Amino acid sequence: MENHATLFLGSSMTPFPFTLYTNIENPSNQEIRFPIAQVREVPQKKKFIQIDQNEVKQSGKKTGEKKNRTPRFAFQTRSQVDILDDGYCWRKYGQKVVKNNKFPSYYRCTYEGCNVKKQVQRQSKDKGIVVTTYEGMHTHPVQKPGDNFEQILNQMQAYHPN
DNA sequence: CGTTTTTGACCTGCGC
DNA sequence: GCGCAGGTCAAAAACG
Repeated sequence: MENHATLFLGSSMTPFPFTLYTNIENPSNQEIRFPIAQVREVPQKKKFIQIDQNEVKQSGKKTGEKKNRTPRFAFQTRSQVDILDDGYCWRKYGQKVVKNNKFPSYYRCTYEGCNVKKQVQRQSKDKGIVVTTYEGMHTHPVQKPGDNFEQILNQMQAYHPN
């Protein structure tokens, strides 16, 4: 597992092997707004997908400007549980039914001041594929031991300070 | 009793 | 300008 963080960090600097889009099942409809910048496959069975929203539309009209710049990290896990337990406590705050996709669940970190959001999407095409999208970064220690996932998140912060 | 999960409604943004 | 979709927030209910 430690290799995951190392691989991810190392691969982040190197040119990505290939490019993919999150909405694989949507060829000619509502396309995703943020393309995946880098995709890295781990020898294990997990895929680390880094998303960079450099394709944001120029709206220039919004109450807040957070949506314009929020680090996102998508995890595509195969043959795993829907909810990836990274050691943090997540509270579900919403679930919306989407036509193209299935039922995206929205989670938020329960830690005060830590407004990290997590979005879990289930691929209807591949039931074993779960796409977890992290938004924001944790600024507090994990609440559950026995997981070095913190390391990965930490690396992410280091890579994406803002 | 407290916390978390669930469902619904409302609001914002984008597209047509 | 209107409509559609997505996202977020809020309130209530269920479970621990």
